Amino acid sequence: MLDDRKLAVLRAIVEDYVSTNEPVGSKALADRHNLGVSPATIRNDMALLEEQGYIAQPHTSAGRVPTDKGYRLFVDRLSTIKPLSAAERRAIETFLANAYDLDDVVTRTVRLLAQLTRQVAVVQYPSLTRSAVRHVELVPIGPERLLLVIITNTGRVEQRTIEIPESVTEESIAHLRALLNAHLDGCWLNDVPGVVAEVPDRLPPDDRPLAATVLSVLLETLVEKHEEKIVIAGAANLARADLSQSLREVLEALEEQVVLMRLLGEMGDPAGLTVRIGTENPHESLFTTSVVASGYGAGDQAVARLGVLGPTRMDYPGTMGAVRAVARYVGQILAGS
Amino acid sequence: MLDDRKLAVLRAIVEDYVSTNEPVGSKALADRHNLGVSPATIRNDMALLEEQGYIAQPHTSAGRVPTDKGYRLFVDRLSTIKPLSAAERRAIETFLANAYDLDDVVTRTVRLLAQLTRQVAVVQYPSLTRSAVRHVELVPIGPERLLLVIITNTGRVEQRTIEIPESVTEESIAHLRALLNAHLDGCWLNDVPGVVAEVPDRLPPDDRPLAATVLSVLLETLVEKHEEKIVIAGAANLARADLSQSLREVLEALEEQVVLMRLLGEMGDPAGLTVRIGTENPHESLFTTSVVASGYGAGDQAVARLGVLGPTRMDYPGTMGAVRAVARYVGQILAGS
DNA sequence: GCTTGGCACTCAACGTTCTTGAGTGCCAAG
DNA sequence: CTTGGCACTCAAGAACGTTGAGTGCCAAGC
Repeated sequence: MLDDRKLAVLRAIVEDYVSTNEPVGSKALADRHNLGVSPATIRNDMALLEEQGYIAQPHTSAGRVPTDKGYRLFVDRLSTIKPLSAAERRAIETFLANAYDLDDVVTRTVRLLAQLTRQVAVVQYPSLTRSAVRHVELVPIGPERLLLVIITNTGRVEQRTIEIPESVTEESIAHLRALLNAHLDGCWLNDVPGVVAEVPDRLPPDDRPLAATVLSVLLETLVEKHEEKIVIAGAANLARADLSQSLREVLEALEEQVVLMRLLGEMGDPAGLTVRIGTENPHESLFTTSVVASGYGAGDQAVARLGVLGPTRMDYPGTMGAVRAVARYVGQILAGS
Repeated sequence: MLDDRKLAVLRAIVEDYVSTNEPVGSKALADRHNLGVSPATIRNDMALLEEQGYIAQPHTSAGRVPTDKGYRLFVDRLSTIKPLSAAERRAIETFLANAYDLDDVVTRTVRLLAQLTRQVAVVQYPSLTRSAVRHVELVPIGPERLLLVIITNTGRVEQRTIEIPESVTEESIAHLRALLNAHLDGCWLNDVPGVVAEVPDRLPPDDRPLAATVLSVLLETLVEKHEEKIVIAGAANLARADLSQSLREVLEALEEQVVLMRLLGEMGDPAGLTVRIGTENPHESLFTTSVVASGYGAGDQAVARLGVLGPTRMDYPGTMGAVRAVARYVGQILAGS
């Protein structure tokens, strides 16, 4: 159906359009890529590619522009992920290696990605469920308030305040703290609900109401309130890439946590690279944008996702290379801490 | 120099220009505001206002537009801060009251401000220096790693990982933890350096290297690494207000922590409202924008700042009202926790 | 049967010209 | 000091023509 030359033409169109941002015509193609055939032949091929929906003309007597379907074919079959240069790799390494904190790792990662790809970067915090409890702390911060702090082995720290009756003694709190740590230390977050259920029985009856309150908040924090945090950077890059849709719509979409979650969350292969092009996106405001995302995490299991968002007219091979490289390095950093 | 009528004309020009975004002419002014004089008279006044630099014409045969100096006069002498409607107050209250976390308070505040003012909101985390230590925790999270968690009375939680020699025992850590808490509990952050200096002397000599490491990180975290966190929201609102300068520059400036810090940090009156108009801003990219900011904090002492940024052509009375109201409510929330 | 040069055709982009009308400054009269 | 009158200016928009990149089709060539 599509012989090699037609695929080569499609590839050339995508590459030229991405770099010039202007519809590409048959003559320009023949000049810039040595396809070994004349413009007239290319025109015939282009007519066919258009008929099949891979490219389109903005108007008669203009050059061709790839469609979402065209980009899809390009990404799937016509391009190879471009590895980063040695210099870029080194830059990533040193930039990330100096992070001293989970927060810091995430912040640096998102900035790095934005700078590297010159697009909007999105990084999700490592998810809670795949990690284990390292420590639970209860700190009184006032007569009727308790601060619950949960520390996980991925270095994440969760905190919540809890309202308690004034009558609760320091002792009761210490008791509960010790018991919680004894039971939960090293416990996978998935298993926490089961383990925690037994705790109240081991306490003197007077302390059980307190335990119930604390445990419910704890469960809420770890399990239900799964509200994964997501950070973005490089929004300014959107302004450069003039999207056909109003920039505002895209910015608005990016400010909604829910949209961001779906953006990263619903991508297919959890470990490898996923690319979502134009109308493949879950939200209408993002129909003129593409997303390149990847899972990342300590060791080999993916614990969260990161990626970049840009105009559908983006440098896929380069972007995919950058995203993949950053995901790997962040994984290494996380595994090391 | 400027009689009452001329001031009234300036006020009318600012109001009209803000609401229409078009240069305002003498006839339109006479129609919409009943100033009791004819367009010709207004023209004379306008000529004078222009001569003094309060207004300008984009080109001959166009209406007048306020200059930065004009806005300044308007803000200082011609406008009164517009209080929020009862409904708006209630909305703020309920929206903020449901926050369960310092993070949550800040996040909700910044979103609220952005929505209320339809502009870009900026909120600085409550500063460390004005708060007191509530608790210090040391948690081993691996053979050669320690997690230092500092909890303050404003509910802020700081964390850092520390590399330690493998030889350190659980006991030494427990010792140090106890000592730190004994000395630092309730200690104002300003006083921490002095207090902390005495700690090593009270430990057995073997534990002093560990103590030194931990203390240096602790000091760094609290004092030197003053890196206040700032969050922003409502960047999409910038796209609506068409700034004469490229939107991109402004977005870029807003992504730089340093610029944001200066934006809020260098404002005059720490407690009250501050307005910075156009070229009064510290960064060239923000010369077409204005900032309305206020200090906020638990009780009466300001611990941090918040504000909004928008085009110089903004509704100052309304924005100032919203910023003031939000600052007050956040203060109440913080004082209550 | 594919490829190619030739050729007529299309149409967005751009430049030119003209018109319109909001807005101004100035002046002389009230 | 205020006001109506008046000539003047100039951005914005409409109308029109020109240009040129790009197309589709066809008949000739390999």
